[in-house]
Amino acid sequence: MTAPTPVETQLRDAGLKATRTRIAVVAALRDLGGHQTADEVSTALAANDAVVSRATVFNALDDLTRAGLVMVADAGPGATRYEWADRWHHHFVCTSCGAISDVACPEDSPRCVDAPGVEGTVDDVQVIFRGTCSSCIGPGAETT
Amino acid sequence: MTAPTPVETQLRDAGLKATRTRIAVVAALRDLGGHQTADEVSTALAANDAVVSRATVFNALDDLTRAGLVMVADAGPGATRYEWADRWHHHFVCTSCGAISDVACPEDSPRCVDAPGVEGTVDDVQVIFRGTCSSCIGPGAETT
DNA sequence: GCTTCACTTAGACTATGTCTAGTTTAGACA
DNA sequence: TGTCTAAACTAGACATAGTCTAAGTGAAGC
Repeated sequence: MTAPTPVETQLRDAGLKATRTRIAVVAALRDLGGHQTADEVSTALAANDAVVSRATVFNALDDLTRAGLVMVADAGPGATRYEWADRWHHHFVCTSCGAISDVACPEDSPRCVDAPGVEGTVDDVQVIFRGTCSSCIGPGAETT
Repeated sequence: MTAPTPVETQLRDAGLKATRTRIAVVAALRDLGGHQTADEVSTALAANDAVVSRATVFNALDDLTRAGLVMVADAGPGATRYEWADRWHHHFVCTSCGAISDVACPEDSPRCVDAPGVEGTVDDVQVIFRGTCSSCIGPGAETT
């Protein structure tokens, strides 16, 4: 018997079972890095001999998000993108090429921006910066 | 011949034709208020005897967004929500009931939050506050 | 070892958004 | 005012994302 990994501990702390699938999903997101769709996660799992059904991937990502192990990277319409919740940060979306990059959160905290006049409790704040990334501005920029 | 409305002027300024459909879409969003899906806009147009195809609604909303007449209210997965771009603001999403409400932007500007370390140009910043709204906190709260 | 219940599965289903080719129309210009 | 052209609109097929359901599986508590 080996000691539980931090992922297993965090899952149990969130009242969830530390199943093979969930651990594999976290590992896949950590290994892949960046911002992956549910479909990309599913493909990565399959490549690691851990074939899981679509519904299970969605369920697992949803559970892991609530457990704080996975972050949703909102980038507008299209497939929802997930990433390993290493540290709290925001996102920059290039409106030209669609690339998503991380933007460091100065306070590394889900409550980094003040919410004036919100009637309710704020759990976290996601900031999305939209614009044109340096590679699209530079010479040979895509003009889609 | 009547003088062009502000909507018509803004469309032409953006290099777009001021068609009946586009004007009707803006009017529908303004009249409905709040955050509407493409489907809801389509239904509202149909109710006003302005039946348009789904593709046209998506095209029109896309064009109007680029013209600055319509704002996209990102609220995570699900249908994209649009609203009349009255003034720049952010959004509060209740994770319990899914309601979206506007949060005044202190600076009323698309560049209200600093983007530290972004490699590129930032055109606008959208802040999404997530939490529980007052009606879900209070007695008789929904527990969906 | 037994029991319970959360988790997983397959796949049908719904919702959302895109694409294409032909038709219509707004707006420029003579 | 009439004509022309490119942009906009249409219908509907298609693609993709996400949800739902019912039955099977297995982890964890007793």
